[in-house]
Amino acid sequence: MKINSEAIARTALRLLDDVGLDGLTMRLIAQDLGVRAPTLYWHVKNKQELLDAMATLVYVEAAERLEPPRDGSSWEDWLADWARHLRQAMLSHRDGARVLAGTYVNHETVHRAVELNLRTLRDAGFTLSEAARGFPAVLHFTIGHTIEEQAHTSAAYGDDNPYAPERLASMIDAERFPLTAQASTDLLGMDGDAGFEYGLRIVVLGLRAAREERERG
Amino acid sequence: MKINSEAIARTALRLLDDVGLDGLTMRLIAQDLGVRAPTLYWHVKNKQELLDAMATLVYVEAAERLEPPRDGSSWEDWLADWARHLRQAMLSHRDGARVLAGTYVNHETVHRAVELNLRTLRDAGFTLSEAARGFPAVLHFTIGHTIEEQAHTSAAYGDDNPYAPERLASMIDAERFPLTAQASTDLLGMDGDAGFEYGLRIVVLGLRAAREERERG
DNA sequence: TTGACACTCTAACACCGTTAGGGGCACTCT
DNA sequence: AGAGTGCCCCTAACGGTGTTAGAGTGTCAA
Repeated sequence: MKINSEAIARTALRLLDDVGLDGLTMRLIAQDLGVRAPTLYWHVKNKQELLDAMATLVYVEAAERLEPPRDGSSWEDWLADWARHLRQAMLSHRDGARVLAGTYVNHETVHRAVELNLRTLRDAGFTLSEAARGFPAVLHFTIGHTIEEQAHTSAAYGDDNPYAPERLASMIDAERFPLTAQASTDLLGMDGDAGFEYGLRIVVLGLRAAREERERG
Repeated sequence: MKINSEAIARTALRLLDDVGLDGLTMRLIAQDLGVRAPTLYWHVKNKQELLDAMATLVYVEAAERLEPPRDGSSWEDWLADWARHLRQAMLSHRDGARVLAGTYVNHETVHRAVELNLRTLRDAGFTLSEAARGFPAVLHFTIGHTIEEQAHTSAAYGDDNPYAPERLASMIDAERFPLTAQASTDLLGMDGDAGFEYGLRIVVLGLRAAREERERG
């Protein structure tokens, strides 16, 4: 396989699943490509740029199949699906959320996704300004949730993951924090699909409520 | 000053503002404490544990002054204020969001904050389960937003911050992405207070809408 | 044939987190 | 008084990191 910056990023992304972000070294990536580490610097400025390229790949993976909502599907479903795709793209790589969070992604697919978000919301009755200021809330929630989710299930902790349910449950003092103890099942279930779906619904409902509030004046 | 794990974390947090997360080394922290790097390992198991301690300090900074809502103040305002405090605590340290995101925080103040969130929402008419599954959405949005915000204004980029407004504005093709171009002002203003407040309002409105939907059956 | 360019190499630098093991200092116990 | 026992800090060093300098190799064009 020809070596170029995208091939490097793709290899790095594959290795990421095995070794995690902290174990991902230039030497390892080079070895997997059948090459020595300094060679990578001919194709890539530095490691940060490589991480940006990896983030771009993940982002594109989520956004490339994005299409305008089909007739009959609501903007709520469309927006929620887009958030689900993004979360899935992050979850499908170890430490995917950490890679994506706060890295610079500049790719046509992203611009297309933004444009599509704006158009879909505007066509659904939102002001363009409402759309532009509103849809990032969905993304920010999705990123925040997935970062936390992936951190809790991280394999970085050895045998003693401090987020293990029984460990957390035994830690809270039911005398002083009765509601926390009582709701522990719900709180612990926050990671995973159910927790994400609940939060996603809240944000989408919030978008609708913000619009309705404006419409009422 | 006596050296213990908290003093180390406090020093590290102060140095963080000068050198950033990537520049924060054990040797530097030790030097600032008038000590050599291996000494730190007497007080702290490893660097990750130190980062966790720093995250705890930031989190506590936001949560320690948390009090039950005063009579006459709504749960909306109370919850929004709590999110604002958390964001401020992260913003008050360089890379603060990255430090906090996905690190293990186990401190009494945190438990108290959770309990207070649950109680406030339940007293306002939410089911305990609704409260437990709903308030994390606010936190996740806050973390996601602040990570992105802090990444965009990062000093890690030298003279050429790719997020510089004029740079971003000149990059989008107004022919193919007309709405994006038209809304560029709103999109660029997403970082900063205004963007955060708008998203925060959406999430809070969403919580209310979710409750009302349940009440209606 | 010569030159230029694209690409990879070896060697090395400065620095990182972390461990091993030794020493001094302040106590307590005999 | 002397011996022992932690506590706390040290020096030295290990194996690793990202990254640079500079020399080579092959390919293709003039």
